[in-house]
Parts: sequence; structure tokens; C-alpha cells
Amino acid sequence: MTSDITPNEIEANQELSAEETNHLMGVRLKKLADLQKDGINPFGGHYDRTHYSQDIIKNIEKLEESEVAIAGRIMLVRGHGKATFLSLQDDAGRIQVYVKLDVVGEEQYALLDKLDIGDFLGVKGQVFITHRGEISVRANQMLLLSKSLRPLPEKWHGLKDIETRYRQRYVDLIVNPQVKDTFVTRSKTISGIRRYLDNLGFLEVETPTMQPIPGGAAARPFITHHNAQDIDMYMRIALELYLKRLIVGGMERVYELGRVFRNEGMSIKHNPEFTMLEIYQSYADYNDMIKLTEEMLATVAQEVLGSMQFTYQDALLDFTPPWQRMTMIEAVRKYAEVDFDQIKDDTEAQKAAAAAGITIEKNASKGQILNCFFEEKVEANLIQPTIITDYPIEISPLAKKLPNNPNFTARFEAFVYGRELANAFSELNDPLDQRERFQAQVDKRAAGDDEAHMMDEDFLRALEYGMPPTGGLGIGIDRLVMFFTNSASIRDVILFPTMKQKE
RNA sequence: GAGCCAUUAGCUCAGUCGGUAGAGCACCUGACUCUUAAUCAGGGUGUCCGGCGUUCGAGUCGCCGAUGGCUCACCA
Repeated sequence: MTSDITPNEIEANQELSAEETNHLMGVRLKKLADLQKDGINPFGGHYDRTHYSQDIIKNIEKLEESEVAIAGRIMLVRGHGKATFLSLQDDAGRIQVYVKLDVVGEEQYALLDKLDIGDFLGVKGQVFITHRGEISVRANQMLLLSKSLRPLPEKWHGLKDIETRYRQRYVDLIVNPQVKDTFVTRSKTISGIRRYLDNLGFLEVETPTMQPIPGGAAARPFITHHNAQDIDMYMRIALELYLKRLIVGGMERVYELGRVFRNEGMSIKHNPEFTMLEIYQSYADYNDMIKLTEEMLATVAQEVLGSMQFTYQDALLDFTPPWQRMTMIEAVRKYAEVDFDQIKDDTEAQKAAAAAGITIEKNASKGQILNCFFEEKVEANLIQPTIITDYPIEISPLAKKLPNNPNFTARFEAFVYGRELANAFSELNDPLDQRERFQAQVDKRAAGDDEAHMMDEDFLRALEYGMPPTGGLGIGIDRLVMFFTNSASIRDVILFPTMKQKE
């Protein structure tokens, strides 16, 4: 039942498809037309599958010689004249199918001529083990479930081109099995977090992604437009201010797992949209949030990876609590050998920065300079999970002051592999103090800092009704998943990373 | 936003000094009833990312542009 394909026929089929085609697609379109001519629907409907590939492989001793129905995508074909081997790929893996002319008959065997790698096939038959020991299904009946018109990448090298992998993730998922593993791990991580928080009595909520005033972080927002109201709106840059409104409203333990958007550069660690987890707990403070961070991430690591220790790039990370802990001043003293407890004012701090070769903004304050020292000299050293506490007030406009030192806040960040993974504090619930902090931000904004906060009167009004003392925590989910999947780039843990439009 | 690098067949990649565009896989034809990157024989299917330029002649050299990667900047 083989057919010579003339150049004319290929050309005709290329016209059929209208779009970009090539020789290989022309061949497949011809097969498609032949199938239809024979009364076979190349894009079939329901199929009663009884087993996944891995069900059969794991339960071979029970299933040998029993009848199964499997379905999947043809990934390899090895023809032997009157017998053919196929590798069928389903959600769970691959299994070999053995099609023998004697068994299926002429008509079914002829179907093979019209099949291609990439087609979806349903197979009914008996489970058996080949002489070479491969668990296989001896086909009695094959049913074409869906025809594939585009050729898949090569069976051995797969799809390597990074651009194509990101733009056409569907192909990446078909041919690179470890890609699916990564996203399964991502899914398990997120469901593990949900389970952990739900068990502690936290309520998952959803707050607006389009906001009149974007707040909760220092970042430039995306602007969008609502036609009906004819107003510009902002895509959210954080979840914080709406979740705290819910704390005011008496929802004592809330969390949101959601997408945020920041209009900034892209890198191996940054995608314009990414997933944040934010958690707020009434009557808690930042020390409670430290415990929650350690316990939750260690628990999820144990669940998802089977261990609290795992390899990331060149490091063996250990999430076992408790994590190392240092104040920011202690960390700078240790790694930069500059003691900010001994620095009296801004001028002295500026001199220390100059001496250390650290570039700072003109008239930078002591707290800002401390943070510069930390970012330039300390962060890269924090490979194992480390909790850095007591952040300067200048860079923490939403955090409570330390009772014994109003220049610092009850805040911490967790660092892993030199990267910020979590950010948390005792939430500022004094509406008068919060108003002053916003005003300082508004002044910075007027001075040209377009990442500074805007005044949010409604948020202040909420605080004026009274907010209980509250601990808040934010965790970058993409970065966490990068660690859990040993991914070098954030784009490897986002199914469809942001890409420029191709002309 | 800046610097460096990359872009050649459906996929993975070669391509020398500027001189007719190559391989493997895939695909097509034929053989083959336990193969597994099946094997054997035959067949090359192309907008060399795009444009302009230099040259008798450009995949190759120059300039401009597109997209991607890495580094830096910004940031989480």
C-alpha cells in the first residue's frame, strides 16, 4: 500500500495547507488525504484507555498476557517488513508496541504506511516481554486518534535550540522529558505549599491584579487601560496592601499565590511576570515568620524532593531548620569588615563607602549605604539558607520599627545561593507612622525615583480602622522552583517565558 | 539600556584562503516477522536570519537591522 509521491502531488497539498509548509509536511498531508479517502477519521474522538505505559511496566508480573488498551504519541518506528515496533509515549512515559502482520491482518497492517512519528494512536493488545526483555504490547487492533502534520525534532538530539524551546514549549515538552519533570516539580511545590498553609488554618484569597495604585514593592508597574471607564490601571507589583486590608477586615490568616508584574529588565533571574506567595498572620511578628519560612520550605523540600538537602548547580543546599541567622550589620561586619555600629552618621558612612570602593548615590544615608555594602559584599557569600534581620528603615517603608532602635525595622530576608528568596517583616500597623513613610516615598518619587511608592489613601484609611499586629511574608515561587529543579534560568521554570514578538 | 557571542535542510551540526551547499537523524523508494538511536541499498528535500555594500564572484568580508544566549545595569 505504498504510494509514489510525485512532486505535483506534494505541490498540490502545499497549496491545500496555505501556510508555510515543507516537503515533510507535504508528505503527511498526502497521507491525511489518503486516510480520509479510505474512510478513516484522522482526528478521532473518545478512546477507552485501560492503562498508562508505566502502569504496565510497574505491574508486569500481574499484567503479562492480559489485554490492555493504551494510547499515546508515536515517538519511534522500527519496521521489519511484516512486523513493526513502535514506541508510544503517554503522560507517564513510553512503552513499546509490537505490530505483527499475522496478528492484525492486512488491513490494519497497511495503516502503518499512513502513520508518522508524532501521530496519536490507540492500541489494544496483550502485554508480553520480548526476547530482549522489553515490556511490550502485542497489538490486536490499532486506532488512529490524531494525525500529526509537522515533523518532530530528531529522536536522539531532541530539540536544543533555546529560543524554539521557549517559544514552542509544546515541542520541548514532547521531546525533552526532563522539561516535564521540572514542571511537575513546580506543580508539586505549589500544591505542597497550599497544603502546608491550609493545614495551619490559612485562607487562600484572590486580590486584584489590576489596581488604581500599585504598591507593596519598589518597582515600575505595567500600565493598562480600561475602555469602559476610560481610565489607566496598573498591573500589580505585589500582593501586600490588599492582603493587609483583609487582615484589617478580620481575616486573621490569609495567603495568596499569584502573578505579579514588574516593568523591568529581564535576566536569568527575572521575568516581567512571576509568581509570588504572600502570607499574613494576625498577632504574629517577624520572628514567627522566620519559623514559618524555615519549617514550610523544609517540609515542602522533603515532600517534593524526598530530602531537605539537594544539589543546586555547584552547591549542596541544606534546608534543614534552623537556618543561619545574622543581622545586616553583623553580616557586613563579617564579610566587608566594616562595623556600622561604630559609624555615627551619614558622612562617616559615605567615607567608608568611598574607602571600600562602593558606589553610592550622592547624599546617601547611613542605612542606604549599609544596604549597599550588604548587596555588594555580602549577598554572594550567602550560599546556604541564611536569615538576615534588622533592615534599615529607609528601604523598608512598610515594616515596623525596632522598639529599641527606630533606624531599623523588624524585617528579615532569606538568602539562598546568594539570591533573595523571601522577604518578611512585622507589618507596620501605626497609620500615622505609615502616612509619614508614604510621604517620604512620595518625596523620593517627586525627586525622580519612579520605583518609590505612591500615596495610597485607601490603604491608610484601612489602617486607621485598626490592624492587629501582623507578621507578613513574601516568597518568590519561581526562584524556589529553580532551586528545587536545579534550573539555572528562571525561564526554565516558567512554561511560557516572556519573549519578544518575532516580526 | 550597554558589551560579547550565535543564527546554514524539519531537527542536531560541519562548511578550509572569498570560487557549483555538506553530514547524521527525519523523510521518500526497495529489502527484512523480536527490534530498540534496528539494519541494508538507493534518493538531498535549502530565503545559508533580513537588507545594503565591497568583489569578476559572498554562507564566508564590511555596515545596518531582527531574534536569541551570556555578562553588566535595574530588580525579586
